[in-house]
Parts: sequence; structure tokens; C-alpha cells
Amino acid sequence: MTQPLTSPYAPAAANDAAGKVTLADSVYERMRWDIVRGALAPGMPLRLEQLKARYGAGFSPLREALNRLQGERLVQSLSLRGFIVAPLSPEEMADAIDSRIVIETEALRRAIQRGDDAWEAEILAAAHQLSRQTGRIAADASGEDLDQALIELEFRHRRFHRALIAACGSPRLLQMADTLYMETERYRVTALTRAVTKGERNADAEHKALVDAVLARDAEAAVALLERHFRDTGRQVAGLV
Amino acid sequence: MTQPLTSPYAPAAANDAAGKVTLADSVYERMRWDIVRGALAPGMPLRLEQLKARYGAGFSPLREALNRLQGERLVQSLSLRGFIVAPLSPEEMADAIDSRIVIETEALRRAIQRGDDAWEAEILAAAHQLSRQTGRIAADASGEDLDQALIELEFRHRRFHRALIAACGSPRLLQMADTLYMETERYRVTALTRAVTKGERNADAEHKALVDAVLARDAEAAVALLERHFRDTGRQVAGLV
DNA sequence: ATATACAAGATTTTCGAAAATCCTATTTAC
DNA sequence: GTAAATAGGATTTTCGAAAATCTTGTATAT
Repeated sequence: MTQPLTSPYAPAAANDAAGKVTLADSVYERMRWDIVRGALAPGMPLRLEQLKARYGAGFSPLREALNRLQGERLVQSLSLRGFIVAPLSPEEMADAIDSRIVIETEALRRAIQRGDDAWEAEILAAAHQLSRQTGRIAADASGEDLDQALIELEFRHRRFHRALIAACGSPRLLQMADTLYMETERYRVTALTRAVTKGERNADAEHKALVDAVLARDAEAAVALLERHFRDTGRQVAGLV
Repeated sequence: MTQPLTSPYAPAAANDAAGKVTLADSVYERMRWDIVRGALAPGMPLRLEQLKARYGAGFSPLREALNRLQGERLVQSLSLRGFIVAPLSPEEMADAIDSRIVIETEALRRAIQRGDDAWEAEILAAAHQLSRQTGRIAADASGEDLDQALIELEFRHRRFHRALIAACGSPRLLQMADTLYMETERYRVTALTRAVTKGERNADAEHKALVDAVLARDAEAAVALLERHFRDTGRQVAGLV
């Protein structure tokens, strides 16, 4: 449960050795998180000199991180002109959500067919923790701790959706889902604060319905709910832009 | 039409600027091709000193290329212990083919719905060129030119399958399809020579049936044929291992 | 005999400087 | 006045050396 609150993600392309050891690994994670949460603004040029100061690393680890991030579509490389934070746009968001539906509905079908007790238990545990955190934030939306509380919320939200499909049996589907999750997360981050603190939408109810359908092994219902959940979030975010 | 025969692939993550200019780009492409065709054996450790000699580049561009390749699952990074060529295994092949079916059948459905005249024309052109090359190789399977002829075949095969889904309208589905194509290509390469030169299987007929279904805009039939095509190839490759 | 500690060599990772390239502003030519 | 040429500065890209880490083999202790 002790999670580094500054970066709620597990490494997308898990390194074999124990934990992150190299500077490049660390820069990669910190930078990914900075992009997802918008600390590095979309479209912003990433000057090496500036990154060097920000992350306290030389050119090599920075470049290493940048190249990995490029593979996840979080940064774009302009040959001979450096890197920029991947821009956001309604078209890109729509494609990311569409693709996420393709991947995750298939993964969910497989998980429902193959999942065991441990899978069910993890879903319930994750759903509970997510629900608790949502309630906590809605209750007292104070300024100081809010940021940390939202980060924790994001971590639990991530864990819940990962738990749903974890038993799908396909490393590739899971990896693609991870990448797409992060991409769509960039769009959600802005909208998240408002939605949760002001109770503009009750995603909690949607999550609960999803859990019920999944545990009943009703693949069609679960897939329909998941797809609707994604599309609703997309519409909500689009409405804020 | 003038294609560098040593590397039939377009860059997976297309760089914005004109053509490849940096050393890292060039190393990346050459190395990717070397891995796909097996010149760098699966599981083989990639020692920097050795790569430096092979590609005539310093540590920086090599590392850059390695990191990008990692994102496409063509190499694996062992933290603090360098890189290895991603190993091949029946399990990985099955997952790659399965995932490819998920992505490409969806993309094909969309392309059939949205494709215009240019899309149809490109499919016919690609299918024709592929068929011609297949016949050419089956006719005179001489030793010297065979390698180059097979590379050309691979290039045309790639172009055909890309053409089918090109009109799907989703950059992400196309990129994922590209990545998975390369992964599965690693398994086909070994089997390809034997299959084509000995006429053990007539993929040409499968391709033709696919084109017919697609141009008739019969999505269900086309998707079924594509899925069967992928699975058959998988079985054939598995049979040779 | 087995296990632990240590040293030597190999390899990766990181750094900062040097080279190459791009961008911008100014000048020059027409 | 407009366009091409050019110089200066900024930035990326590449290199090779230095630092850090891992691996292997040998010696020492139990």
C-alpha cells in the first residue's frame, strides 16, 4: 500500500531487474508523470538544457527517457529539432478512447471467461478502495491535501480498471491498454478535479454496475457498460474543453 | 517504387522532418531489420562494443535505437545489464497473432465502411504486385537473387496488408498493427522461404479471396478470411518449429 | 567440502565537450 | 521593395572518457 505518491504508475515496459536503478529509468517515470498531469504542457518544446536542470541528469539519461516516451505517444520527436510534449486535440482524444474500447472490451471478455477467485477478489478490493477515496474527496475538498488526494484517487482508479482485465491472459493487450490508459488520462486530469469535487457525475455508480456484471460473468452487459463508461467520460471531458 | 531493398519498412513512428537524417534513426532502422530477419538472433545479448563495430556509431545513437526498439518489443532491456534481442516462443507467437487479429479485424471493418476509390485502387495494385512476386519466386528459386527476391516479397506483402486497413481512420490502430506486423514477421521469416519456394501453401489464393470480399464490402466475410489467414500462417510456422 | 569475501576484468551507464544542424536577424543584390 | 545570402547564436546530436555496476574466478574461513 505504500506507494510513491508522486508517480502512481507501474512501469509500462517493466524492466527485468529489481526496481528502478538507473537514472534514465527514474527520469523516464518522473517525466511521464509530469506529462500526464500536465506539469509539462501539451505541445511544449522540451529543451535539453531545461530538462537537465529540472531532472538533474545529463543528456544521455534524458534522451533515453525521451525516446521511450515517444513510443508511448507522450512526446513527439522532430528530427534534428528535438522533442515536444505530444499535443492534445479532440481528434486525438476520440481516437484514443475508441482504441481503448477496442482493446479493453476484448480483454474484458477474455478475463470474464478465464478469471479465477483471486481476480474477483482483486476487483472487489480495488473497487472498494476507489469508492472510499471518491467519497473522501467529495466530503472535504480542501485545497492543500486535495492534490495528494486526487493523485491517490488516480492511482486507485488506475488499479480498478487494470484489475478488471488483468486475467485476460494476453501480455500485449494489457500493455496496449496501459499505454492507452495513460494517453486518455491526460485528457481526464483536467476534468477530474471539477467532476469529483463538484459531484457533476457519479462514476462510482458506473463502476459498481460494472463490478456486478463482471462478477455475474455477463460478458455482454459488462462490455456494454465499459464502453459506455469510456464514452461518457470522453463526452464529459470534451464538454469542458 | 525505388525502395531501399535492405529495409522494406516505413518508419513505425514516423519522424516529422524530411527523411531520416540522424545517425540514431539510421541505426534504429537497420537494427530493426536485422532483428526481424534474424541476423541478430533471438535472445542474443546486444553488447554495445559489438554494435558499435557493426553499425559504426557511438554509444549515444545505439542506446537511442535500442530504447525505441524496446517499445516495439523487439529488444528487451535488463536494467544495468544491457539489452538482448527479444526471444521467440510459441506462447509469444500465439499472443502476437491473437492481438493482431483483434486489431486488424476491427481496422478492416472500419476501412470497409469508410474506404474510397483510392483505397480500393491501392489494394488492387498491392495485391497484383504481391501476386507477381510470388509467381516469380516460385518459378526460378535460384540461390543468389533469392534473398533479394524474398526481401522484395516481404515488402510487397507488407504493403498489401497495410493497404487493406489503411482507410480505417485510426492512427492508433494502424500503429499497433504495424508493431504487431513486425513481431509476427519475425516468426514468418524462417518459414517464408520454404513455403514460397516449395509451394507448400497457396497464400496467394487467400489474398485474392480477401480482396474480393473487401471490394464487395462484405465485412463479415472479409474479417473471417483475414482471421483465418492469420491463424493458418501461425499454424504453418508452428509446424516448422 | 561448502560457503563467503574479495579482486580483476568486462560492461553498462553517465557525463560534458565537440561537431553538426537549425533558426533568426541582418545585410546585400536585384 | 523583395528576395536571396550570410553570419551569429541557440540547440540538437554524437563522441569518447570516466564512473558505476555487474560477473567471474580465486582465495580464505568455517
